[in-house]
Amino acid sequence: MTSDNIPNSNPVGNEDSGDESESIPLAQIDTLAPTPKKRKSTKNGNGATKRKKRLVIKDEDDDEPLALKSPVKAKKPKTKLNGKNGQEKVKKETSQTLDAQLATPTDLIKKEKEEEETYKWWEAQDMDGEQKWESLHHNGVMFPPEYEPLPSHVKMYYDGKPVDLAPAAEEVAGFFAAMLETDHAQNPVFQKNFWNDFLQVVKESGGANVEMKDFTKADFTKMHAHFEMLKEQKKNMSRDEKKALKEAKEKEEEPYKTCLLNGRKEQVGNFRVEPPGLFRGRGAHPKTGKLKKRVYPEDITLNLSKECKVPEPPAGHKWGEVRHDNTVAWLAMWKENISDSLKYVRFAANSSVKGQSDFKKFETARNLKFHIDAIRTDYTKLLKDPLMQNRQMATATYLIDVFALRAGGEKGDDEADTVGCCSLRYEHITLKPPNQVIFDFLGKDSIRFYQEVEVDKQVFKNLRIFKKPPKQPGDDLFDRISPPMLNKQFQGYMKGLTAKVFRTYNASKTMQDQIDLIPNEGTVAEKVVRFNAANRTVAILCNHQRTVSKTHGHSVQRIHDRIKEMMWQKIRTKKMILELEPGLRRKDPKYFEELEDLSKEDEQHVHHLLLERAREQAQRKFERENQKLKAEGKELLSSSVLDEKMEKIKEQEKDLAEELKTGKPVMKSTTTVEKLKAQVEKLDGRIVNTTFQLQDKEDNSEVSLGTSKLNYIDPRLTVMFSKKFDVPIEKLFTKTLRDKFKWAIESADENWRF
DNA sequence: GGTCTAACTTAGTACATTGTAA
DNA sequence: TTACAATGTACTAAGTTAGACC
Repeated sequence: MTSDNIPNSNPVGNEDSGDESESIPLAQIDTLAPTPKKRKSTKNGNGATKRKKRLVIKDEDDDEPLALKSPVKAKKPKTKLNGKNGQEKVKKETSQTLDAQLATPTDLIKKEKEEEETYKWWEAQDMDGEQKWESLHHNGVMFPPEYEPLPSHVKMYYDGKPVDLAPAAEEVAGFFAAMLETDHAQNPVFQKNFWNDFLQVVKESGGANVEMKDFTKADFTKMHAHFEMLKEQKKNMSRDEKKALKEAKEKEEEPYKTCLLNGRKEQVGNFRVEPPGLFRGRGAHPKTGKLKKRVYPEDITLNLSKECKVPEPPAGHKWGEVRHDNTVAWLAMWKENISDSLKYVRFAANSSVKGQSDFKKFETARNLKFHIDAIRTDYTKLLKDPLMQNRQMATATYLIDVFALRAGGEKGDDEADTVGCCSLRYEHITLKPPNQVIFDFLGKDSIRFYQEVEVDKQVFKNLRIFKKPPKQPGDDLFDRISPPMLNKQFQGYMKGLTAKVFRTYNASKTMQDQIDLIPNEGTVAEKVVRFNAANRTVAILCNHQRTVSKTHGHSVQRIHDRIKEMMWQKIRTKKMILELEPGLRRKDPKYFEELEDLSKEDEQHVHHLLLERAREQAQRKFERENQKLKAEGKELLSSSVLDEKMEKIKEQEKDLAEELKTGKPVMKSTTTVEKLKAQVEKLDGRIVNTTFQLQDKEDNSEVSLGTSKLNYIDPRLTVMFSKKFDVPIEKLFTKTLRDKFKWAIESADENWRF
């Protein structure tokens, strides 16, 4: 028995029991550090275990129909006979007969499609637990095309010499060549892993004419150039060619796109088998760059109804296995070679199966609101528990609840070193008395989590205990607990409660609170901006980041320039007003206050931009017109036409220079003060809008709103917002999201609350 | 209790499509 | 109409969780 299992046998009698030195016997503190949790390293053991007793029936050894265990009946879509639904049905039928008289066959097919899609599982109320489907028919998976060798003149070079490779090796070289300009290809780990695997394939495929050892002597530029050329060619294809290509693609994927789930047509998500390539691990992944091998039908396990005809595997091949397991929600599966994990082909996000589990997820999170107060009270109490393990549990729960940390399971040495709550180490937090904590660690996807926060006093004390010597950098902060233990405790609080539910709950709760703060006024655009701001609060809570786009700086600069230009125009217009009516300045000094706001440099900068743009435009227009003339076989414009234009711009330049000197704008004689004032007003509006847009862009540059919208914010909140604030749902959900969240769109009203 | 791993959700990025300013 | 930026979608890596088994 370790000492931390002994209840506080030596209480210093302090009621407060707050301070670490008081509440925990020394002996207990001393034993904190040992029992380092073993780092899991992926083993390739043969302990093939079955997860649960399932209705797994393999083709070969089972002649008993599945029906004996679970009767398979093609379930009819349930439609309520009364009320809204019944009416709807009648209406549809009449409209269909009408349509049928007029419609073309394709229209009919479309109509049929719509009919198929109208199954409303959320009104059927039969969301069973264990069983995922009653019948499942599909056509298998789509394989990537076979490798086609490059033209003989396109080669990689080694030490200056062209290398002849077997197709299998050439393919791998090509993977790297295609990525030559990416960050991956500059990463030494990626290079090393690629090179090792590549040499292996070279060896296995019969070697090459040149002996290769040193990566730095390998030259993939010719191959790279070839791929770039192909890309360019594709881009330059005519409209018709592109269309034909697209049609061919659609025809090819048609059979795999959908399946029959309980007799209804539903979409399949990732029906394409992942093509071979180089593994693009995120962050400092030790295996990044390794060869992801081609997947063959023999590697694939299909899952479908017993009575479904097994799809034909590609010629000359066989399926690895065929299963009929209706307790799982996948259609096909294979094992990938990088880390021996499984990959699944699943239903699409808009399918009933996915919809139901999404619905369940949000209902569980929603249910947490009835328990959260008790839970918080409980873990606050446990923060002072004499048992070290309980203190760790309580402290971890606090971090998960308050800072939306993930559970943080153990990771192996062959994965990137990232952490979550339970796997936080000594070096990931810095403590600054009295109660400040600085978190700095890499979380999921190696995204940095950096936050300086104030925490509960007792949490601070506990964290200090968890860092006490002999603990040192590299040691686990929470060395007595693990995600399964946390989850077990959570189940005691509430059925279905796990660490991740806190994230969903807090995200949706935050969204609800934020929406409550939005005033129901203004234009649709303004309301959308407010909605996005609320969305952003959630994204920040969940630490959803994105890399700043390469063009971000550039586009920000452009917006700045645009604002400056509008400012200049506005000031210039006001100056014109004064030219017409100098007396106005005394009448309304405030209106003319900003006349001096723009510095000479700024003004000059704007002039420069203006003239540059004019020149570019003239040049482009000239070129375009000549191109057109050339295509029509007519005589080209002489360069004097362009010169003339440039001359005019030069004159304009002179005018502007003069204007800069005198401060007096050149103006049309026909204008009036009223017209000018209207212009100023218009410009003001545009300036405000653009400034707003700029702010939004800056705020969003590193925050990704999509992930929280897709996974964390209860879609019924968005629907509620849409209805209550009269903002079309199309402004808040893209087409895909509207499909995925159809259940929410049709079930929530303007009064719905999380 | 710990380990293994199947099966699922969550995540950022690469690429395709659409929108918009010129 | 074009070129480029913004937006949307597909892809697949990387998490969490739970059951089996020791």
